[in-house]
Amino acid sequence: MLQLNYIRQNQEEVLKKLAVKNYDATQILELVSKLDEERRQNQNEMDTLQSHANELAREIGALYKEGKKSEADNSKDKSTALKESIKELSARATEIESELHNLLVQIPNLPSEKVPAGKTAEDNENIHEEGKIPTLPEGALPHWELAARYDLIDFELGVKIAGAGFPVYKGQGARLQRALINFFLDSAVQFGYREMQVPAVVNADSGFGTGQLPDKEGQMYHITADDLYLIPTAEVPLTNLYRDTILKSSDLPIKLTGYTPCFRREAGSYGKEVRGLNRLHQFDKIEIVQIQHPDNSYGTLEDMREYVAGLVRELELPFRILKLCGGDMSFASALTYDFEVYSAAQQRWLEISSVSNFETFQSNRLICRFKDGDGKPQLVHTLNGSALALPRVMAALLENNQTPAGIKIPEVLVPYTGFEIIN
RNA sequence: GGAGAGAUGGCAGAGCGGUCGAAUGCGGCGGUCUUGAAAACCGUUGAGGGUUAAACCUCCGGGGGUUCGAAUCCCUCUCUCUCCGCCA
Repeated sequence: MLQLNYIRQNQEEVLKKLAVKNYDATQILELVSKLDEERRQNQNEMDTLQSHANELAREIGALYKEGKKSEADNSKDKSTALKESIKELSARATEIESELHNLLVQIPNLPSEKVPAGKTAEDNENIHEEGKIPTLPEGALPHWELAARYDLIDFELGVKIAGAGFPVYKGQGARLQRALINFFLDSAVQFGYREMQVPAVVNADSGFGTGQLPDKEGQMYHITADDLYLIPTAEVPLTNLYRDTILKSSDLPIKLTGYTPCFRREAGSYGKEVRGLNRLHQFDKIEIVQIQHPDNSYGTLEDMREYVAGLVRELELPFRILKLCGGDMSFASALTYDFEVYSAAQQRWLEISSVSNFETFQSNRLICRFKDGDGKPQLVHTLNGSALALPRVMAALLENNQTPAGIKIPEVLVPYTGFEIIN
């Protein structure tokens, strides 16, 4: 959510930047500034009346003490009249606040200046490519067939007990999952992220804080009986740990990591693009989150990008990094890097991580601030990234490492799996 | 699920319906002292709106009500805790 004051003082800039996201804010900004104007005027009137009322009440108190009952009664009538007016103004104030809120919540975050223009994923900027795309043996299989051949993942069993998109990992497949989780967590901790274990459900306030609500309500599983949401990513609980918080600048940066299952309804996804592990309703992910001083957040974003690159490198997977164009960026992000690995049997790039700086967009919703000396509290910057999401890593590992002898496990994972090859 | 208690500033914890944005303690910040630190002592220390700056207004879990006046009284919702029951 953008800050009202900022919008008021930088209308032109806001319009121009939102255009990079292909969002025409002309109309909504007009409405916002009109309401904001009314809000301040209304507030002013109300404050003046309230001030009078307070004064009267004090007088009446004093009169009673002196025993001047009739004078006091006289003032009471005046006070009652004031109260009526205040009530009307206050009702209007509530209306304005909520209209204003509803508008502000619809405006996407401003993209950073580094964001390239563009409309679709085609326009993303490929800023880095690394690793050798393997030449697969004759008759190489896509991961879903490998999963069946080696009995690693059972999609049908998942359908039986839950539904499509809820796979069952078996034996060495399950073990490989656990190896990845532990490897990712250990790495993050080694890089100074504090490991957290958080709930897999969140309340509506948390959903609002990171921007899932009200915008993406339909993407989350909603437990209506208790009004809780299954988390679509650990970003939500991890970042919300700092909702309604005032930090000291010396607390920054805060670096958190956590492993959680993630749940996404993925309404409207079908076809071969989503075969196998490509798109699931439940998957595992290790997330890294940082809460940072505004002056340092872009340096931090680069650190996080480097960190994620290091992970993929250690897994020996060919990958590329995309800087997302305005049109392909999420609602809440100011700058996003996507990581994609090459899945050799499917012959396509699969997104395995997304690293973003949200600047103050989330913190303004979370009301997460920091204080520098005796200055006013100011909003922090929040950042997060996947490090990493498991299913597509798994898909690429299986496909790229298939040999006639079996599937080779990357060296870095062997201490975690306890085996070097799946056969 | 049943019964009871509670929700106040970063934390702990007071608060006869007016002088309460709120005692006190801890913590934080600044200072004195010290070679430095600790201790001790002194001072200071919530947030939002509003204003050039003030004035002023709002906020004691959320919402509503009583009253000239509510942190204090009433209603309601939510949440937390304790005990019992069930249970990984």
